[in-house]
Amino acid sequence: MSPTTIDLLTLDELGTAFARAARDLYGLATLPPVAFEAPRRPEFGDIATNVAFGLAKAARLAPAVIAGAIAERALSDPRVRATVAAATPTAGFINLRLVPEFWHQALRAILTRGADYGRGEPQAERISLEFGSANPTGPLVVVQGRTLSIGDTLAKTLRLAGYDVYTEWIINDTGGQMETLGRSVYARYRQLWEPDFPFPEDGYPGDYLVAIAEHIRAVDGERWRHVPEAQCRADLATFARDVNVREQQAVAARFGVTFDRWQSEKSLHDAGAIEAGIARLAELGASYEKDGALWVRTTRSGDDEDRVVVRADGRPTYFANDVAYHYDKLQRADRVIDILGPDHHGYIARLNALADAYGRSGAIEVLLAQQITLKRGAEIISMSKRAGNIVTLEEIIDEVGVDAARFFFVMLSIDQPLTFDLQLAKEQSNDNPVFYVQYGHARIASLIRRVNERDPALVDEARAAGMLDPLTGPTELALIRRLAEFPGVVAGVARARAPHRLPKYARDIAADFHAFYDKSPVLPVVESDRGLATARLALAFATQTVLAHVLELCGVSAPERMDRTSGTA
RNA sequence: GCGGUCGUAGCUCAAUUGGAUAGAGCAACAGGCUACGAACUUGUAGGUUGGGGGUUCGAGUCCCUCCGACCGCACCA
Repeated sequence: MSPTTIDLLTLDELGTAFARAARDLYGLATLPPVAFEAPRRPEFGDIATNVAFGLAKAARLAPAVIAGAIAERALSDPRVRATVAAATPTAGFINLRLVPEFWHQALRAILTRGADYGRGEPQAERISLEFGSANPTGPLVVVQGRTLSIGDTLAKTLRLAGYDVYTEWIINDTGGQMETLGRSVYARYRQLWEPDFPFPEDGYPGDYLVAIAEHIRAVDGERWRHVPEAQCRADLATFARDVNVREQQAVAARFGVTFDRWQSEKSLHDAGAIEAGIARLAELGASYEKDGALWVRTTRSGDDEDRVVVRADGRPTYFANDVAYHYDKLQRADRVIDILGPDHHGYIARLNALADAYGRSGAIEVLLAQQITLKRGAEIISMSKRAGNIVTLEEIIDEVGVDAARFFFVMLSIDQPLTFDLQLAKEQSNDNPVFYVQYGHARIASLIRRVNERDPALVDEARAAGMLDPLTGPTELALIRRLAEFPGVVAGVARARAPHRLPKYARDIAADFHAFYDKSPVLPVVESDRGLATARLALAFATQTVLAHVLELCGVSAPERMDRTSGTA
């Protein structure tokens, strides 16, 4: 073992060294935060920090001057000099080129920690994350595909980052829409015998309710046929709700998403949660009576107008559900995150108002997923539940596959409206980024298989990460650098609630691996340079570990082989 | 009308939250396999970040104002 590896600093220690230098130079009371990021251009160096910019105003000096001074002072430490091959302050940034041994040490850490690599320190914060939620009146549609993908990936990444995350889905099974559902099902049921039986104006169109009506006929026969609607509507609605929820759960599961809790609003009602939440608001002086109704002072938190929670006749409004559910969640979690669809942005103010009222300002965080436009080639598919021409999530899965759909949905930033071209996703399946990434993983698996056939001992040696010094090529070091970003990527995704960075990161890993694969052969050098072959295979192992982990976070499979003929959707 | 979100390469999207010469993929063009899977790789081209003002060392990002797209604006859910 080379003695130089012992003297090297870790990335954290390096950051601390630069922070100390800044503190001492400018008489700061505390250490300034020093974060390293990849420089804009690779020729600038391996890592860079912009710490000088943050100090410029207070020090009344140009960032470039500060950067130069900090770099010089930090380099007076012999351990920093041992780790840093070159420091070049430019335009206020401090660019650092690190010695190859630093990267070998980073690679060794990946191989040692395996699937645990990238895990953050346990955080004290408990997070309730609600997403995907849909009305139990029909099948899941494309927007749920988006929120399910984003929510599941965010949940997994938050857990990896060290948070205690609890995922929830709310079933909207109270109020007028259940009544509408009941009337719609009743009409469909009657139409099985009387095709001219009138369908309600505001009923839910779509063939799925016909299927449910047929289902009821299969179970109950003509039992409801001569029962007045008013007497059986609620039963029919409940039956339809259960069928819909079961199907929603099945599709979500097929999509790779499960929840810690499926919360029925009706059961919240039955358990007295509405009364509890409302009573607490009253205690806190956040509500008042006017015209016989009970209002919540949401305008105090920026809402356009105060909101009614209980009508004059005593029936709770829909907002009462939000009150009950969020009061419940706030008691179970430090932070409540809701991922909502695009038509819910009016709720943000009133949800903030609830957090304020309960003395937990800022504890409710709303992530709004923007709209999705579906296209099939040049044709825009207008999806209107009213018109009944919906494209279900299940149809999208059937058409492009779970992996492609999830990768695509996670890939896009949540607050960007987007266009999803089904035709393109299907036709270009071979050029789809997800296949590119999966191919990278399969290629590594194949490489390991081939080396194992030739020389099983070498595979064991690579896995044990003995001598990594032979890794000196630019593409090799670039790949290690990329893999070493993983803990930072995880922390960043968790902090910024930005899961869309993961697919891009996966693509970057795959691209760096493919370049490495082209440049750094393993099998052909097994006899001529066994040490080099071993070190390269070790790098392939580490790549596989990180790549598989990123794909797992995205809900995408990491295949050992890919079959060209069946690889297309 | 009021409020909100958003306009980035031909197309689909990034830009780590105010930092370096705005980056990727697809599409286009030109190269690379008798070494491990060519579903790969190397390169070229493509931009007044919707328009115009402002704030400061520095703006795609912040403020104002137009233009355009979408979403909300119930004692519906």
